[in-house]
Amino acid sequence: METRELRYFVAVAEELHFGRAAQRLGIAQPPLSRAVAQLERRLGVTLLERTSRSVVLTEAGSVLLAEGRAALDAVDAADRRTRRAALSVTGSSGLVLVTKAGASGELLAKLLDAYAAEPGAATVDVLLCGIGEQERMLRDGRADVALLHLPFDSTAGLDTEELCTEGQVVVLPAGHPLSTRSQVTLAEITALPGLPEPRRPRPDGTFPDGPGPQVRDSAQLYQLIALGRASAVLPESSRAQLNPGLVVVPVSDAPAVTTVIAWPPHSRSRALAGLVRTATRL
Amino acid sequence: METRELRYFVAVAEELHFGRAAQRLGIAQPPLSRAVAQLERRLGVTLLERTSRSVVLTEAGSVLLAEGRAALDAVDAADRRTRRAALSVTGSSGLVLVTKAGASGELLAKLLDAYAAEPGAATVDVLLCGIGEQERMLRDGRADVALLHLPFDSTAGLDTEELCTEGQVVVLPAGHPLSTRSQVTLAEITALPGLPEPRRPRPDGTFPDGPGPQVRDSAQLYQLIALGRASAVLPESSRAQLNPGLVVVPVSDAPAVTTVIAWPPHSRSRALAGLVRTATRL
DNA sequence: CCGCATCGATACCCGCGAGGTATCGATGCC
DNA sequence: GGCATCGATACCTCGCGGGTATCGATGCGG
Repeated sequence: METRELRYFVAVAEELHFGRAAQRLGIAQPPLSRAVAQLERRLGVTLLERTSRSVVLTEAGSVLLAEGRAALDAVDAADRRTRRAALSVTGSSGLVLVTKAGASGELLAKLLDAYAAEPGAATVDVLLCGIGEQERMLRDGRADVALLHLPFDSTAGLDTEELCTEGQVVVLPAGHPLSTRSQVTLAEITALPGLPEPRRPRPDGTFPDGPGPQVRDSAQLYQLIALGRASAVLPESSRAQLNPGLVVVPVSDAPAVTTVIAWPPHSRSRALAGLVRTATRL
Repeated sequence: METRELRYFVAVAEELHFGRAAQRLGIAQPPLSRAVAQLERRLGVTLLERTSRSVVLTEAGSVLLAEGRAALDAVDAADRRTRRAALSVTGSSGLVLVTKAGASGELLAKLLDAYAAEPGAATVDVLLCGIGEQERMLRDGRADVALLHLPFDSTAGLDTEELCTEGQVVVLPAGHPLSTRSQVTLAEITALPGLPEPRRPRPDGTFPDGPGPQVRDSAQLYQLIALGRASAVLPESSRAQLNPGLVVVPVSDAPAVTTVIAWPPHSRSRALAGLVRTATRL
């Protein structure tokens, strides 16, 4: 199975429309039809049920869509990591660390400082990305190592080391009735009239339905809270970068947040090993 | 990057010899040289330093070897799992469960019985393999789910659920001086003259150096112990399938063994989910 | 009920590139 | 210095990927 065939199939499986898929791939529709048919012939498997009016995935097609995406990510990762390994100086290849924007800022700063002080440290580029994108970044090679936050992020398919655990606090506008309390419960927060939890984007970029404003990053979030339009439950460490006009109150019954350092299991570079070692010693 | 190019490069990188690699691939040497050169040109990266007398990997080449193997495994997995999904009946696709021969036999039997009793259960094929091969089986699609034993097996890159934890026992020939003790320590076992720990094969098939007989499976192991030529520290559950002539004694300070059920993180089939659910309820 | 628009499949052609053979050029060895 | 080894180069061929034109099925509006 060639990656070209896989890319073609994945495009059709995602669009469920040969014409649009061909357009996305930058080729004409007939070669695409032929390539998918040939893939089916070679596998001996029907992947799509097609009429001139609709295209639907078979059971086997769904499997190949999921497995094929993973395989294509792995190929992309091989490509990117090889290029990066080449342009960095031998033995000190640079690392790309990815984490959610606005999370674990202090920990990250300490980690970068401590690692930079190590003998033979590689350069570390920091890549900030949206919620839930880190795993993909690691899988397709755009990043080598990530800071993740359990239980929000999934560590499926990654090696991890636990770094720290912290409680959660609710961020409220200054002057809010609850803002003088020494602690609150989740039930009290969800019951707040006019201060809904904001909606974060899902991995595919869409927003869940429901009340509450749509929020893409922490700057938007803090501004909305300051405006009295939202509240948010966040790890304690968010306190460090708090805007004036906002107050935090510990939430007694929110689950603890564990920050972990995560990396793809097969990568075994000296630079990565050094960074992980430094992180666990913090 | 096409899988064909990757396969070619991996073959050369493993053989470090264009002629042999070409032979292994079933093509002539010149097209192979050209294909690798073209891959290097497209990546803009030197992967191999070649003279007419030797071929060695560059730093970037090592990276591509590791990442490329992973990518090729992912492509193989996509192929195999798609074929299997097609030939099994819709909605009840069969599962392949892999585990070490001679381990967790009782647990496995209970799991298979319990799962078979579930409504809509898929057929489960059991595949027994050597030590350390399970991870590869999961990664390249020859298996869908595995029973692993921590801390011996690595769960890198896999989703897992913990099933049970047990202590370890030492297996000794009946009549051995220690065999009447109620428990022993690791130190006492390693100090035993004439009863060395046997050597197990590494993932690549070679054996570590040192004293002690080479052992490939548990039948060989038990026979050697019965002959008084070896001893072995194993999980308690090995007791269930013990040959006559052998005695077990608990080891007080050996690390506990945790049996986990593990699967590739992106697979989300109903059958697999059902099996995992059944396993966690045991 | 018929004309029409949509969409995947088919027919056919072209050019690139993958694979083959023959050979060269460098290099280590006897 | 002759020779064997081994990767690179030259050159040819043919299969296949990609293009255009068109067909055949199907759902829809008048």
